Amino acid sequence: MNPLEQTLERLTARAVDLVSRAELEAKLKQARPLRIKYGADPSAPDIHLGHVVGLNKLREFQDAGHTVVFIIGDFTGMIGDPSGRSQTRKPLDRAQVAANAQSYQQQVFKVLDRARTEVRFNSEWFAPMKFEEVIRLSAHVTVAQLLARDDFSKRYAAQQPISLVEFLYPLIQAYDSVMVRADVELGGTDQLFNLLLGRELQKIFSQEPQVVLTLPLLEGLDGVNKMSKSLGNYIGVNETPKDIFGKTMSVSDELMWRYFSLVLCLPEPEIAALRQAVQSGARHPREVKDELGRKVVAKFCGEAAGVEASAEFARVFSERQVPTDMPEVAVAEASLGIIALIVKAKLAESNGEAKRLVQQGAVELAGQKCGDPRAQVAIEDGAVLRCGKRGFVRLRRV
RNA sequence: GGCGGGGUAGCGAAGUGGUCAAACGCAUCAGACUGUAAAUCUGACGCCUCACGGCUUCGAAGGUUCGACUCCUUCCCCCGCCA
Repeated sequence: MNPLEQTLERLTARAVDLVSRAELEAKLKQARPLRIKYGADPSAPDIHLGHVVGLNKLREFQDAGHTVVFIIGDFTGMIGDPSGRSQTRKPLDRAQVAANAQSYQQQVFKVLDRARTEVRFNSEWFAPMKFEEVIRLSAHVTVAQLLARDDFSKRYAAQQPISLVEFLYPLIQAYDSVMVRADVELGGTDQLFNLLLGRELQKIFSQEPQVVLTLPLLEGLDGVNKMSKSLGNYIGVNETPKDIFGKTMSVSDELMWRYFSLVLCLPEPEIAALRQAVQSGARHPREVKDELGRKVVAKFCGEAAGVEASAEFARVFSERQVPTDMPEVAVAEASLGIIALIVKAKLAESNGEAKRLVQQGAVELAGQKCGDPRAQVAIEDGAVLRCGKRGFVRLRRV
């Protein structure tokens, strides 16, 4: 393989759709930094591993010398966007958008190379746009074209609502491509239609159409749905090492290979080898997943944090010992009902819930199991109250 | 403007006068087991109460009734179709 082929190979790894390989090759041959576009929605400022799938790919482009154009959709964010899930995203005000954009960048640069990233806000071109121009722009797209998009046609057929804003949205995104003169645009497979529309619009504006590359959608912690904030099945890059590790360990054995591939970018042959090792019994799945967890933590928080999170996890869950760090709760009383104590420690939201935990045998105080909801317990300074697998609190007499 | 459908617990969704704090599924939580916050199994899952029991919930407000999520009135909101 010559160097160009190698690059092409690397840049298209893990891709689902590629339109088109020949065009990408031609662009790479131009031997200039290509402009790789990536759009972000500032209404949900938590970057999670689902986003990382795309960010990883962007980083690979950067490492090959190309420029990432990171577009923050502040303009659209302020309008609000009814998403495909028929949930309406709330419009944000200026200050929120600015704060979210800031937070976005802080997180994104855990993966991207800042020096090769151009950050743009789409209000730059949309805010001054006249309505007349909007109409002109929309004249380039037909309803039939839009209905070709899978989720639109399904919803239309099912007599589900589709707002006009949603129809406009692909157009808005496509126009971004025109404005930044994108050479390549990346997105999840669910973005294919929008990305392709970018090509159409660029042609209308006499630009060379962008290459479109889609990546798989990473399944979230439930193992079924794609990782998303609204479903709460995500691992955020800004979470603590402890949580990143713990959540990674809760990924099912079956799914963990996807994480090796899409989050860690481990090459396919290596994944196959790991899989084989597990299948043959040479390696234990728990141990392999532990390695995954360490590496995921290391990617966002550093090597040492990964090792530590792993050790802490083993201590708490395998050996059933108390964690090294836990929140402290100040208690003035010399003794309290166990229920009241649990609620005070915020380990349960209501007395009923606390009682249930006690009755289910989930509660331990200073290593002593406590199964009687009526028990009065003495408060000793430094004693550890445990509720279930994950709830720990250290008591402080004051 | 006309016609129709709908608003029930975190979500989805039953329920059409009492046996409804409300089926079922998902999510969540706990226990057992383990290899782990995998898988599987069991249980819990409005609030107060050790408990008996009580209290507040089914878009909102009124009304009918011994009794309403269920019937009536008005209002608010959402959706589709036809104009």
